[in-house]
Amino acid sequence: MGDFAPPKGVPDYVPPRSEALLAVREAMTAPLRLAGYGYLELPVFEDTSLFARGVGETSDVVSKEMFTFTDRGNRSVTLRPEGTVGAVRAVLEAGLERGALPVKLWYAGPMFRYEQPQSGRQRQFTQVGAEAMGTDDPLLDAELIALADQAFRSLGLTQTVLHLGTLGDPEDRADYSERLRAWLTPRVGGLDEETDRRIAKNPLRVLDDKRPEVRKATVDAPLLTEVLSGAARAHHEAVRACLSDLGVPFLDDPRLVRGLDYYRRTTFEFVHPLLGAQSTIGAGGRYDGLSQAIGGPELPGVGWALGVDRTLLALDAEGVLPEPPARAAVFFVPLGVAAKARSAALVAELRRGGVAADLAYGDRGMKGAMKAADRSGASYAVVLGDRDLEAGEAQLKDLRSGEQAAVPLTDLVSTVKGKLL
RNA sequence: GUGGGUGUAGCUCAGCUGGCAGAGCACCGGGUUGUGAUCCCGGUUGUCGCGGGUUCGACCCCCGUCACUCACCCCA
Repeated sequence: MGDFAPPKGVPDYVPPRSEALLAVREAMTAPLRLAGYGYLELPVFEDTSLFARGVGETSDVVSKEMFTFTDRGNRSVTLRPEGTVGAVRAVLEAGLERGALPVKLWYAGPMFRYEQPQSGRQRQFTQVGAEAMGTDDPLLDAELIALADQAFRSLGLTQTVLHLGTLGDPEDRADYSERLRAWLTPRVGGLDEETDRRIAKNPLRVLDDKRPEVRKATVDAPLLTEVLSGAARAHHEAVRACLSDLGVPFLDDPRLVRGLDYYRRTTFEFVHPLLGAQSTIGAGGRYDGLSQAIGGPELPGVGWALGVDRTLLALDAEGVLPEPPARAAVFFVPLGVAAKARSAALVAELRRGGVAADLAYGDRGMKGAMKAADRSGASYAVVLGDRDLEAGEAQLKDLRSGEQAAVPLTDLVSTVKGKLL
């Protein structure tokens, strides 16, 4: 073992789990397509400076978690650690912000962060993302949240909790940071180097510390909502009202902090209580300043990313993993060389007609071939031996009831189709 | 980056005080010369993570190392 293992923190998904992963992706993207979101295919790596400027130099993601390397042309490139920055860049590149607004887009694919792997955290992981740009209408914030909520519900998850918060406008945040810094310094200052650095650079992050002693020391910390400007407050209240109108339950979380620097105003997180340390299965927020941060025009936006791998873990935890799909609807059991050739032809014809069909390979005996039929999940088996070929018929067996009847070979395809379609 | 735990068959794991390498599942075949999912019988799969040490003898004890895993941190 080890000789053929993938790199650290990079998972393989093989059947049947890979089928469940695909089902999760499908469930996440289906609501988006119904809501008019267009598909975005993005590069998996970009110029390093794009992420540095977009995500923020002070964020942990940029400062210590990026897969960065130099290409043969001596350019510094980075495997994308998230999708929003690339999505905004692509929109600006194509000039979509000059067209019909809002621009609503979705994407899906692997993201990369150089972290220590643990449950729910891998170096390569898959996200489905959605972004809406070009308006700061709070209804759009609510719509996106509702679409994520719908995705999780459609998968059968019932225990997911939506946390909703706001980071205010930049002035609110600066104002609040100042206050919080003053409040934190006498209480948790000097605890350790990392905490001191955070108090200095981004005091909001201290509120996210999970260590019990820090938790305890900060329960009474002042809240950002206390200093919210009129406009930001109105936006937040509008989002809350829209969510209620849409029937999406949420939990007000005034301490909700985001790790990426571009967030402002609305922030939210879908948390699953059964997951352990990495329990956020989806998160997002508004990023009205991001476009300008990467050199673009003013362009408000809101979006989210859902963790496909983590959602799969949540399905495990709630015991609602989808059944793997049957690999075939009809399974052929050929006995003899001539019967095998004929079976292969019939299988091909059925497949052309949209029927999932397969057959027993490798000259297996009757018993083994029937076993393979059973395991394929097929509803019907077709037994075809040289004896049947001479009679011009095949034995069609209903694998659930066990009933079996002879069907003329000329009618076999239409008979099978009639039973299945 | 820091700390704890675990490495034995394809998978899940047992292996006593240091004394022949095991079970269940899975897979293949047979019982039924042409019928699965149940049952019975048989069979295949091992560098006990790797390297060294102690010992008459090491899966077991010691040292090192690698991998995996959980947690901190961070985040989807």
